[in-house]
Amino acid sequence: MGKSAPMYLQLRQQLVDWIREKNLTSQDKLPAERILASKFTTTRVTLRQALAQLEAEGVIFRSNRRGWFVTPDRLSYDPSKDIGFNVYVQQQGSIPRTETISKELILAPRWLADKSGLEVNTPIFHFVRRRYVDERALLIEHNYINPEGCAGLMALNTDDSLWQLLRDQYSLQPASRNIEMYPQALVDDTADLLGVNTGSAGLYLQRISYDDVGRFLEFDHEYWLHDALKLVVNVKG
Amino acid sequence: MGKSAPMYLQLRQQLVDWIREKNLTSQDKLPAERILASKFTTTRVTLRQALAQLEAEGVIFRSNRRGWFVTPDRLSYDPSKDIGFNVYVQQQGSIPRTETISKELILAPRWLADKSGLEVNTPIFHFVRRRYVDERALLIEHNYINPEGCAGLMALNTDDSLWQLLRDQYSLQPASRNIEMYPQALVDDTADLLGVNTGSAGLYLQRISYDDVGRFLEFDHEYWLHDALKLVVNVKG
DNA sequence: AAGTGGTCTAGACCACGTG
DNA sequence: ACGTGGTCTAGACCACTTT
Repeated sequence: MGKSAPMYLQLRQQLVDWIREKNLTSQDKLPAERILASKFTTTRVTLRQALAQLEAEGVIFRSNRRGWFVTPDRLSYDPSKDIGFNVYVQQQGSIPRTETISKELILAPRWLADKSGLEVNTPIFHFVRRRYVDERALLIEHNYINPEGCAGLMALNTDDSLWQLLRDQYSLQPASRNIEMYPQALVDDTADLLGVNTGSAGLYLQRISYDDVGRFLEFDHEYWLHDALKLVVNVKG
Repeated sequence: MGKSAPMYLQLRQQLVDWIREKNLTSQDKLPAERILASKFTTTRVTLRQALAQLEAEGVIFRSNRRGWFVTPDRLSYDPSKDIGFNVYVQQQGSIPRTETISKELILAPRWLADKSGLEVNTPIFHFVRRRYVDERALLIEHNYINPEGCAGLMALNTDDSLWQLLRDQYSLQPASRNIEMYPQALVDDTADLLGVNTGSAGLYLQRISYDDVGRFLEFDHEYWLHDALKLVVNVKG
């Protein structure tokens, strides 16, 4: 006799079955928690434990106070390529959208100077953008771009690929990149902008790009929903 | 007047302050939940919500039914290198350990054939290993290795670097790698082996390695604790 | 044997999103 | 305005770890 699984895990399975039975797919909404709790004869607390389990597994997601939805397929993403987010998304049959939240010229603080190799207080562009796939906000991106060689960038439309602009307008192109990434909870502003609770699971991704003579081009960091992304990298070693 | 943060977030901050004040560091144990709940004048449920928040942020972790502990620093890891886990860990001032959970010769199932390019039912080595840093189990690793060119591998001690064995004993060395990774909940056996609850946040990492003539060498996947790892990759583009 | 974390109940109020 | 998700209480029992 194996001991029986806890109720919330049984409930998890019932929910999976129910979702399949009802043929719910990408971005479909689940019924209200109170409805589900009574349908499966349990408490809201226990139901929410089962929902949280499925959220951790990436089966469903929630959007602040709006309810629970079925998670779309992960987006494949190769951070070593520079073909740009919008192209990527379209290649995978979905609709991308980018909002520029803010753009400004700042003076490099110490941490950015350390990362980039620039002097402290060097002028640098800072863009904050929010990116969607099929109208679900997936990530917040911060770009810090060396203005050297692309002085007019701030005046342009930055709702598409920055790399495309840099390449086509300024002939700037990355030749090497340093990439870091790790799971990290989404908190504060970032969580708010993505419409999730503070503490939601996320993925942090950071890129530092240099041109062919080793000059610093861009520092970028991105905060993704944990269930939105699959990273693919090919390396020679 | 901003609205005040929910109690569990205030509690989160109190816990952070308390941890600092008490000078708790890597792997130190927190007091029992009931003790903490009464110390901070709240319910166990609310306290656990605050603890879960800190767990998501990677500040503390739990080990099945043993309690809550302060999370060590993340391990930096470059999957494009093949210097091996044990060397990595030592370079970062910690003590590695590897347990071989199982090793067997299997016949490649369809999914592995698809991934590797081998025929279905080709014989292939399968190793399952559990790896520790400072006696905390951080990951479960599955290696599927092409026996061609390393027939005697199963008889050797696999508690150190497999790559080192392949290189030193068989002159096999990867020339290119395809890497995939994404956040994924730890469930079932994997969660059990790592001593965490099913549904705990984790990181999935997969590598396919080929030699210099494009021959399949190894398929490997790894399930890491979400707070254990920082990935670093350098790419030319 | 005692204590702990894991699970669960049956309520409640509030703030926010939606209609 | 209403319904919803987010938060919170004050208990309880069980299974497992530790003493």
